Amino acid sequence: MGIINIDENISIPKYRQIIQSVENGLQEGHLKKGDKLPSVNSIKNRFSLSRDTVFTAFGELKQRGIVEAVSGKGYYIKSEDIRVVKKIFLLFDELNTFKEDLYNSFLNAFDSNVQVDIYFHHFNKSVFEKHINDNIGDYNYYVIMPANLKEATTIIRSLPKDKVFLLDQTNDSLLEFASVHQNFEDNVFKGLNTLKPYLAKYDRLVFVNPKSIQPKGINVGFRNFVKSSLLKSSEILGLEPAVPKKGEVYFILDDRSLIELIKKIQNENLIVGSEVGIIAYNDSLLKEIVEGGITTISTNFTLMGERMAQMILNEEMVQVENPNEVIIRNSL
Amino acid sequence: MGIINIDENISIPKYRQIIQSVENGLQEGHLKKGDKLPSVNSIKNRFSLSRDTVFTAFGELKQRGIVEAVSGKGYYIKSEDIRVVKKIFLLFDELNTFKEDLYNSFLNAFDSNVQVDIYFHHFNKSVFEKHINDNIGDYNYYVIMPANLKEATTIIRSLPKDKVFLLDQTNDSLLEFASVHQNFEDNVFKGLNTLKPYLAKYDRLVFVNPKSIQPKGINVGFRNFVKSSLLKSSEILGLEPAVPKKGEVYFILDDRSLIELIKKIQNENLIVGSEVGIIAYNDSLLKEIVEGGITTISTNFTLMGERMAQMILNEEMVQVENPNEVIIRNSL
DNA sequence: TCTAATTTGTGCGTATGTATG
DNA sequence: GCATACATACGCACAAATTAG
Repeated sequence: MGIINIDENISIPKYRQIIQSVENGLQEGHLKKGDKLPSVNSIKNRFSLSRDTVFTAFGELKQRGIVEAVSGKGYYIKSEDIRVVKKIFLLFDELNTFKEDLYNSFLNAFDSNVQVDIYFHHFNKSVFEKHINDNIGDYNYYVIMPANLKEATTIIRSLPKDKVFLLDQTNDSLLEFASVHQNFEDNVFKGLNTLKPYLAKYDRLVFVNPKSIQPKGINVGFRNFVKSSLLKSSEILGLEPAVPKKGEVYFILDDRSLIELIKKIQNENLIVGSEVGIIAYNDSLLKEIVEGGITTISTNFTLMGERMAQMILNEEMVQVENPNEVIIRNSL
Repeated sequence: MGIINIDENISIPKYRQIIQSVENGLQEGHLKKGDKLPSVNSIKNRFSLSRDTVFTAFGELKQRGIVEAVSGKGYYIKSEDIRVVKKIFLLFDELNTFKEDLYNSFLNAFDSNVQVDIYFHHFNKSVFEKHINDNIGDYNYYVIMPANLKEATTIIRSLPKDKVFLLDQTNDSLLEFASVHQNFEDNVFKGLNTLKPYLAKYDRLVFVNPKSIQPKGINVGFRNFVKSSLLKSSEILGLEPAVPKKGEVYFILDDRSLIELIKKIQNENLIVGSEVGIIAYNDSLLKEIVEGGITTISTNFTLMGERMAQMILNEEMVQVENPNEVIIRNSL
């Protein structure tokens, strides 16, 4: 396989394919400054093109300063410094507050010749599949939140493995792909263990888990902790029927439920941090000050975005657990 | 029998038959992503049609994202998913908390055969321009946040006027386009006026306006109110140097600054709602409960999304001011 | 030094296809 | 239905620089 490569049948114009071939050669180091490119005629003959087609391509490369033409001799690489816009495909599950830090820190890690396009699958298998299928071959890197979609693995396998990076969640069938993910089970288990001394004053741990779309590792971690700690516990799907009672400590996942819970606690004239406890998953702005601060078990989303960007820039194909933090505040 | 098939005698319009032919080809697997369609001219000649007839068909397929037009080459299959019948281009300024309600309520108003693609311009003119130029002709509707970009008007004018809907902000040079927008000047002025009785106990109104990217109507509204109310006031760009003092009431725009302010107030051992007042722009979850509730002047983003969706579904080309709300809570 | 082969550079014509009005 | 513009691709002719025999 030579430097130049052309496929007759695809939608990309031939002269563009020649340009891309040279760009690729430079990016992968096969071409260096001073190297001679194949002659116009040889390219023309090899791929049965018109001379003009090759000239259009070399002309653009010349105009961009990448290539230098020496009359009677040939074309030579003049500069290895090419400005190719890299495109990144970013597939999120849903838009919510946590994504803000993650997205912004990811974006800020790149300079202006990187283009990031964002898509959302809303935990819907066919939307997930469509976004991926429609964009195969259009991007340099694919950053994907598989969430807890069962069919994710087979769909993702249709992408080039060395261009795929998983975000936030991964699972046993996705181990072949690079990732920056949370270890939910471990985070919850260890997080709750860290908080164990603070839990002594409460006599029941209540887990509010409203959405089936939450990573199941959270449930597993919670149950493991309960088993090992011998604490009395219960799990509820929603808060509507619940009435907070003295001695209860709540482990809660989303902000909407948190607000509901706090309102209910206020209605019952109970005091957060002494009579009723709160532990929230995922740190966010509001937890810093609500009720004097809410204790959180949380991954650092800013770090997650930065680490992912770094992995892409260095093409590190590894699985990384994103660091987890327990922030102890007034609510326990 | 080729891919395209037309029967002169049946009642289905010819351009529809072309579309159906492609849909059939995809459904039966004869057509795959990347395949080239017969050229417009060849179809025209083979079935003695007008070029326009073929264009109408290919144009619809292009807007639905099924087909991609490559200038000088031909039409190629881009997506095998024929369920999508309408595509909406959604250009936001930045991803933040407020966009969550707006985006979700907008999305929920459509059924599953409508595809909404979201883009962000980050208040950057060239990013704004690129997203629009790259997607001309690819969508049925264009929903755009022009924010306060001066050059927005000329860029948007390259889109078909009857397919453009502006979101959140508009201005005098954009009056030709349909919109659901805030009247920032009015909202702030009237909002502060509504709150006037509560301001009597404070002796200075402090406006914290950290970002130059904020709509300037907010500043104008604030200044007009100050002029008419004869209140003592000051404007600061950031909170860092500020030390809250008894008798001050703060008008604050973003959540990050709000949290900072509350921490400073707590440091000074001042009581929110009596010694120091807070008014925030834009209501959000955290304002419901922080410090017993923060008074807000805010538009209803859920309504904004619903109204925009409704305008698109009915193709109402009108300018609508989104309703504004003043929510009085403990902080005044 | 001459010559033939190779290569870039330039100009013009033609065909096909998309894009716009 | 028609006209016009623009992009891609191919073919041919001729000029000028370089290199090798």
